[in-house]
Amino acid sequence: MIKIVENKNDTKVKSKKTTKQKIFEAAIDLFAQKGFNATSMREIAESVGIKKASLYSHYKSKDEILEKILEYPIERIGNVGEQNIGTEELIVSMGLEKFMNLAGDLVLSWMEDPYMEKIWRIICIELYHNDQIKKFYSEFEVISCSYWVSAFDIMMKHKLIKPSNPRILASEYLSFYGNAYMDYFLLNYGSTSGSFLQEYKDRIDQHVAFMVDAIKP
Amino acid sequence: MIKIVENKNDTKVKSKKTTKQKIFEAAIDLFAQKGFNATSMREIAESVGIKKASLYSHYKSKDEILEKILEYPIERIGNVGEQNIGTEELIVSMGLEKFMNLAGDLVLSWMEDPYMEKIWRIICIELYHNDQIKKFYSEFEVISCSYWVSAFDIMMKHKLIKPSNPRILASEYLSFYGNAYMDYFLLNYGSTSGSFLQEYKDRIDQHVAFMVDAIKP
DNA sequence: CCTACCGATCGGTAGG
DNA sequence: CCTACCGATCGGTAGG
Repeated sequence: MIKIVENKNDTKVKSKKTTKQKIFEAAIDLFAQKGFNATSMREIAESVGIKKASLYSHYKSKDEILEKILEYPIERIGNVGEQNIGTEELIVSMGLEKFMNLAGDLVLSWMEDPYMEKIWRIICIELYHNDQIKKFYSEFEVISCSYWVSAFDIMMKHKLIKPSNPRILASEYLSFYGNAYMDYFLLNYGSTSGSFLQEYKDRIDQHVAFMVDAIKP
Repeated sequence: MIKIVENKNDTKVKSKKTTKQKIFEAAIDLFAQKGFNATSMREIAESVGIKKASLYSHYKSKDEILEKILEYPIERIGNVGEQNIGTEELIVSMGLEKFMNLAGDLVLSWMEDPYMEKIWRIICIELYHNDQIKKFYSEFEVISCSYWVSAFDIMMKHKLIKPSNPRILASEYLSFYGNAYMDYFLLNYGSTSGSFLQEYKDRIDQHVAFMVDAIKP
């Protein structure tokens, strides 16, 4: 079942943050601005207002900070694969167009959390070099792809779309998002005051409309 | 007019390479393997068989080496914009399907040059951080996009495709390539013995077939 | 949470 | 094309 998960531990409304939380947030900000390798432990410490050596009382290493950052989206997004249960009923009850739009909105909702946009930026930036990040992204891609292959399969079974290859449809559907992410996070990030949501809402709607038109019976 | 440019100065068949050429090639290899920042001048020198200080007799700095590497695809690909002349005649004479396939093959032909695949890898890897590379890629994207917007515009004028928004069609058409490049060069590069061509030939054909089916009248 | 330090490595230069 | 060096910076640690 697709649902938008609420952020339970809303640490940001608390006025008193622990030093560990401050380090976590400073690291997200700096990694998103400059990348993981280009950010030094000194800079993180300065941003928090302590000395570099003190960081090691809270995190074993620079890599451990990244590790903890990457755990956030895993908890936040949850296992998309598990959401398969209920998809068939959802598709049948909503119909092609409504379902496609809902799914597009789900992708966007992941970005409403201010941490998530920064973490996606970190992922895009360091995708090439950091094995932790590579593994995370690869798994995310596999899960997304298999979800959509089965979704298109269901649609085909119920004759909501033309007969075709679900794998190709999933590739066509998801390529747009992959490309849009890379475009935004690698080329445009920081150059606009807006967010991914604001910048790409129209284009996502156009993409969904194009796909619906291309695959409807 | 779209045409496949031959590699004129085929430096690789020469048995005697200058040290400058050896440095150039060693740098391409290392940057493609590890990235620009992660490759040291020491490593380049070792790979050539000289000492680090000697590199500076041939190149002013590490940045200058990258600069020269990025000049290669500019000469190799040429200005795609200039090739606009003749596109209309080509489209009308070939028809939708043939033209779309030819264009897909052109993209692939850029990869047949062994330097080009490595240079694309360098571009993908360092896109986030290096302003030289960012500028190169952004310009490439703008040129590609405007070429395809005008191509779809021409097709529409001649009623070879359904009435729709050429800009959206260009985005849908090109997203696949952008995503495929990132996928191959960031996630799969080095893990297979094959090349981009070998790995993606089938998927490109499927993409072109999907697009043709989606936009034909 | 600090001061003070470690070895390693970086791009680049002086001078021959 | 070399040896020998430069200052800067890195992640991390000892010891309090």
